[in-house]
Amino acid sequence: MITVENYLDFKDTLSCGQVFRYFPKDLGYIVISGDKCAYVYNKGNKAYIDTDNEPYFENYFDLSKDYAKIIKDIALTNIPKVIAVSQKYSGIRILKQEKEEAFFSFIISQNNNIPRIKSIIEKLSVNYGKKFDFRGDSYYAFPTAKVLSQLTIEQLQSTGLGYRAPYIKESAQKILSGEIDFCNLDKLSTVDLKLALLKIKGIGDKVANCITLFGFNRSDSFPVDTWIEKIYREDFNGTLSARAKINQYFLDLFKENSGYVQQYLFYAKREGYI
DNA sequence: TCCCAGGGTGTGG
DNA sequence: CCACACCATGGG
Repeated sequence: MITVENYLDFKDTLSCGQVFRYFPKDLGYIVISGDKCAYVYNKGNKAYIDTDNEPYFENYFDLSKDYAKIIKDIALTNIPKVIAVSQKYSGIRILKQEKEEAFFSFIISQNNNIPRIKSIIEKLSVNYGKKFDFRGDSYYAFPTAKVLSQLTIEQLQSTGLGYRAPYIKESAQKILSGEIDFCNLDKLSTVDLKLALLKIKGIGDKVANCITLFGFNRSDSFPVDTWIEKIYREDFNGTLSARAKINQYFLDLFKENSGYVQQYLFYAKREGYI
């Protein structure tokens, strides 16, 4: 059992839109990452992680990072709303997800809503992922690129993927051929990594930023979706319309802390706090 | 029936 | 460079 004293609220961390493979259970949540599983819950002022893979989930929940420093650095921006959301949602951590799983998950996310994204990923996993057991129950890993590359468009669409099905199949084939290699991509700077991702069909600026942030743990990323556009207009008095420019505006403002600020703002807007 | 959802592609100006 | 139609799918 891992115990965490501070800066880890599972409800906020899991439901803030960065991850899709989790389910409420008893007091907390079941979290699946790759073929590994954890039961997590908050009690009192602490967070508990029950798993057979403690080193893996210590990394997954980014436990070695100093979130007090991040929030202190964010306060230096002197932007009241940004300071407020960083303190209100200080229990959010940016998870270090499996690269391939984050890659596919955020291709699926385009022009889609979170419940549907969860539903599609769940159907893909149950239908085509490896089954494994944890604490007496069965779960399914996110399907491998090899399996995804061999499915027909009709099989993929049966999970609700719609027009995104070819994006999944074609990118899975490129992973299998080695044309897309996550280890090599991880050696690139964030700017070059985004450029490399943008060459892949189905990945635009927003999805690329999600993959660099949630899959490659690059906090100098700031995904701009419909909610961030709304925040930009309503809370920053923004006038630009091109998403690429809005992205650059926030990156210039928050630099290495962009990804954290983005999650605080995004969740705060969805929760109606701002 | 239309609008929206953690958008992207392709085409035309 | 920008604008815009279109792309599946399901919920409101």
